[in-house]
Amino acid sequence: MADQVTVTLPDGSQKSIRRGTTIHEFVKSQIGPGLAKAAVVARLNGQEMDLARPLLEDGKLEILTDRNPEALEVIRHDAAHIVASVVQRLFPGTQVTIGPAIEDGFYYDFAKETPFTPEDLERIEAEANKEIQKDLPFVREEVSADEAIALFEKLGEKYKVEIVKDIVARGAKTLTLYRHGDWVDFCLGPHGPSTGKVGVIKLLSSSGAYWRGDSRNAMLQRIYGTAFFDKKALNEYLKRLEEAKKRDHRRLGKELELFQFHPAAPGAAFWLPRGTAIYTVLSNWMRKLTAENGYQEVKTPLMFSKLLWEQSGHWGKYKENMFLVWDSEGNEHNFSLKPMNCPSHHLMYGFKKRSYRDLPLRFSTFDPLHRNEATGSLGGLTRVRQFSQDDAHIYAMESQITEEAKRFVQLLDRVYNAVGLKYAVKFSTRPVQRLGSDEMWDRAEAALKGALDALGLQAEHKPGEGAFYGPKLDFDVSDSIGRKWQLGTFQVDYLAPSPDRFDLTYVGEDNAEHRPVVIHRAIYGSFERFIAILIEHFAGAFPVWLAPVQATIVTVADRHLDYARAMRDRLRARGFRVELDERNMTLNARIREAQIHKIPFTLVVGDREVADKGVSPRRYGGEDLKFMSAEAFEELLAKEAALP
RNA sequence: GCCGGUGUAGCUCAGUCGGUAGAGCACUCGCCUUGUAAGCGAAAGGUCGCGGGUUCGACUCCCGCCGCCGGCCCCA
Repeated sequence: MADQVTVTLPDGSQKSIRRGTTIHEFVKSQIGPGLAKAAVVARLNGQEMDLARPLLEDGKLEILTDRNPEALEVIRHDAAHIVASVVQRLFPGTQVTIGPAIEDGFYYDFAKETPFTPEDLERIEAEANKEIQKDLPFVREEVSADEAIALFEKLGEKYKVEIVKDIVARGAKTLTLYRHGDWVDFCLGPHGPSTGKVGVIKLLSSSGAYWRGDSRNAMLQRIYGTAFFDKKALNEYLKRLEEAKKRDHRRLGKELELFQFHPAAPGAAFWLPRGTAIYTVLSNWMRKLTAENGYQEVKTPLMFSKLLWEQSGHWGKYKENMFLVWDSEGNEHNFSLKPMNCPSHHLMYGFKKRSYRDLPLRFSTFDPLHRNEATGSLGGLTRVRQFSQDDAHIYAMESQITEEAKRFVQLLDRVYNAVGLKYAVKFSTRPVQRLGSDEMWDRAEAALKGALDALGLQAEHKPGEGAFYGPKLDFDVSDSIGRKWQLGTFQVDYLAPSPDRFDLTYVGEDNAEHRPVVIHRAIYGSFERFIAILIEHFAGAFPVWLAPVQATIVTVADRHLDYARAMRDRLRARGFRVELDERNMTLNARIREAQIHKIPFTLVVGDREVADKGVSPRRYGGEDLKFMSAEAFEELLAKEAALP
């Protein structure tokens, strides 16, 4: 019948109802009032929409409740609207811009002369939660572009007018407004049925944010917040944040005495003995892995003449980020510290005539780099001014890209798996502004895609995000509070070998000169960022092979010290990182100390151990391994200290 | 670089109304000689981030700078 629509529910059952019935009515009458009450938003034929929308055609219907993560996103967007309405009431003259739901919450950007103070946030939060109590319905309204523009012009909302005009220019036909109470916003939706569905709103912070993310634009005032269906879930979230703070690498770096910063060198770490131990283990491990994979380690100068940067193109594009060298009289020299290794590797490639038999040629290096990052962006080890990449450049024939990409990803996967890091792959392809022919981009992208497919690896496609000189793969890992950091990268570069740049060639089988492609790649990304992630990942309790101190010896009484010293020296001679706590404290206090420093093994030695030539090891966390001979412990340690 | 917050002993933090600062832990010393997460006691430790200003007097109020933290931009 023409005036009936057939709705298919997730369990496969079908129900017919009069065309034009709202989803909410349908659920209430055909499924049950319980679900109707719990419903937040619907998904009809895969598209989320308000419960108040009418059913106009046959379709598959899902009802999302507070059990669905998608519904949580919807109420966070509701919360953004509520906060915006409260802000405009409390701060007349403030204009609204955008306010999306984001991972773990939402934000809203306002055009306001003065920033929000912490006290402002408290007031806004209190008022926003009152709006929830009022249980105001969210009402959707379709309007024409002219109506929308007229409305927001009347309200003095210049940013909204701009947004509407933009969306119209992009071809949108129906525009939607959402109202709750007497407040209105231009918004695609969907929203929950009413403000009451938002259980609780918590505002977390405020900050400046550029309009449309462009530093040439006006600075807006952003409020970050989150919302949950109930207070319990909010408290759990806040608790999780607290826990995450305990894993923060800056905090653990200090507590475990791994590294430190000093105002004398902002953005450049002092690696303390224990942090250096980790750094060294990681570099030795990577040396081993790269050597096995046909890389050759090289070292190149730290400082180069401007001539090199002009040739590489950095002088034009990257000068702002480079540290230039001056003398004591204040004269600028034509030198700068290197921010990247590639140009010097390219020079090295060009030192002699290369044959196709030499390719792929892989130069790896751990040289320190310096980049003059904006002061406001520095932070911990994840964003620094001096760092070392586990960098390498592969000079290859174009036909070798897929194979090199495969080998690289396999190696990266092995490294990340060994430390238990989960990673997400991004595949960035040709940007609007790019170099080279479309055919070249077709080949390069197909080569990377081929490698991903061959490995069965899922990657998020990022069209337009490739470098202007070639496509790339990026490998992201999250830190303890969920911020994503790029670590590994694999970038194809067609520009560097060109005659305009380094004019790199090889002699082919045909005895003619050809151009190689260059691949820039890193697995750790930088030691600094990788170690930061590892600290948070392990919460400072490193596996034995990575632990800065693998075992610490504590004696029961002073009379056992000679035995303990001999034990320490023997273990050290075998290459283990072992310490002896000779301090005048009780046994318990020294064990506690070892636990706080998260040392994998604490070796207790007393009369019994001296008499029977052994140790009583305790693992970090408290497991007592009981007495074992010195040889048995050395064997255990050797096994767990082996590189993965 | 931009917006906001913040800076007190090695660390974590108190410090009222403007009257030149205090705790716990750590460090040092002494006693204790310990069997699996803090033994007891004593002493010592500060240009209150730096530089100006206001004031009889500034950790405290004002201005500038620097560092750090949360964001924006950018990025390994």
